[in-house]
Amino acid sequence: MLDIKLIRENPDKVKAGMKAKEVDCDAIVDRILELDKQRRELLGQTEALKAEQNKVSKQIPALKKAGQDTSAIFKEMGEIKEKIAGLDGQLREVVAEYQDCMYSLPNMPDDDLVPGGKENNEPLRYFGEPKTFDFEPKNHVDLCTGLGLIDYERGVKLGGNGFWIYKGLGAQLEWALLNYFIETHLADGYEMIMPPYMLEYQCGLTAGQFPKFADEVYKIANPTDDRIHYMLPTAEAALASVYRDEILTEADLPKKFFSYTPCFRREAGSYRADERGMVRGHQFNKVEMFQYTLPEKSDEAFEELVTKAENLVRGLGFHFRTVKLAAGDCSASMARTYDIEISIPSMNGYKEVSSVSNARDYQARRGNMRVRRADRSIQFMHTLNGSGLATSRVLPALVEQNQLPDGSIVVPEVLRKYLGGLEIIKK
RNA sequence: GGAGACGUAUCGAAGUGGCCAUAACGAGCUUGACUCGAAAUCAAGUUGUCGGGUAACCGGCACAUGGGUUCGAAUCCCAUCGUCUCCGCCA
Repeated sequence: MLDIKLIRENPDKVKAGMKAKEVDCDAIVDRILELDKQRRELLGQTEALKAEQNKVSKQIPALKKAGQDTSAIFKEMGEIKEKIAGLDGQLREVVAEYQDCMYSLPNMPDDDLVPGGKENNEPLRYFGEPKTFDFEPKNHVDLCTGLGLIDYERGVKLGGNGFWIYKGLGAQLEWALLNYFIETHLADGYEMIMPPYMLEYQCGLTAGQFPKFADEVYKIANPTDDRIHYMLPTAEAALASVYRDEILTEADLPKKFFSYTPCFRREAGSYRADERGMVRGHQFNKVEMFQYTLPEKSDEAFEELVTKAENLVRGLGFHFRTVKLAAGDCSASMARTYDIEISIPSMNGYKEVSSVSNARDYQARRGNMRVRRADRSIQFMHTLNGSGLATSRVLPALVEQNQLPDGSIVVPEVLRKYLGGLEIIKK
């Protein structure tokens, strides 16, 4: 959520920011200004009436005690009450629409971002060397199936299209990756969080996924009551609500969290041919990093998270790059995002394995998460998140980049200790 | 699933229709006094939010949440959420 003061005082700047993100919000911004004006007018009127009501009703006990006739006052109070009820009703409607508009307005992009979409993304740096093969490399689906690491067909039998089974060494390799990520974050002083996997609506609203992406997540309804939960699409949805409606003290920050969770996404629509296998499933494993910081510290935290994600990928020995996203490719809630993209040979290009973002105070406003500063003033915190990492792109890259001519796979050095020292996965 | 109790500031807690909401009382925290220093003691300060105002300040709202009754609700009624206790059931 944006600061209403910014919208009020600088609507053109907000409109321009949204245009840089390639969303046209002119109508919403204008509507917000209108509703804000109505809201304040109605507030002024009701509050004046309420002040009158309070004043008069305070006099009633004294009048009664003195034995005076209060029926005229009662009549007058009745009229005030009706007026207040009418205005309150109007106010409620205005506020409801105002809030809907405020929640649906995306975050402002940072000033230094290039406007426009994906095509304007800017690779910042490359790591390692592109992998070349002196044989015809196989794709990860054939490699994993050939080695019995993943069972796509039986996965579909269990969960339908978009699910698979990690089997044997495949499951162990997946778990080894997660262990490697977790150990690294622990060593870096991040606190491990295991959140619920089913969340209430407010979590999605705070993180900024709702209302826009409410259709992209799984909705769990109960047979006997009407409470609804949502399967988390990313641990961010949980981590961003940990301090919802709380005021922390300056000394509490930063909070550095990470979580391993499965992530559940409907991914409605058909797969593209180049997204076979485990690149876009309904359930995937991800370790998510999250930070709550003081406003002036979030840039620093952002760099830390990017570096952490890069180090994880580097530790696996991959060729990859870090890309600064153009304004329009950043998600709605985020002021800036860097993607870490790994090369997956069969897909002729780079695929995102981590996305690190700074939401600044956008999520904090939605979730009312604040910090009391040393001078006792109160501010919204900043929130940041980043994958560290999602395995669904790492494992395909791993098997493809590390394949040998006979279809075996070299296990990256850092993972061997989790696999009993295994160096090569062979048939 | 059944029965009961409870939800007030940082914490404990008082308040059962107007005299109780910057909230009694107790504790904590901050500052000051005393002290060589600490403890103890004493004094002062310690909720958030919205609207108006350059400001000092003025006004509204908030006693879990949402409704209702009433001129007036922390207090009475209803619903929801949460916590606790006992019983039942159960991976």
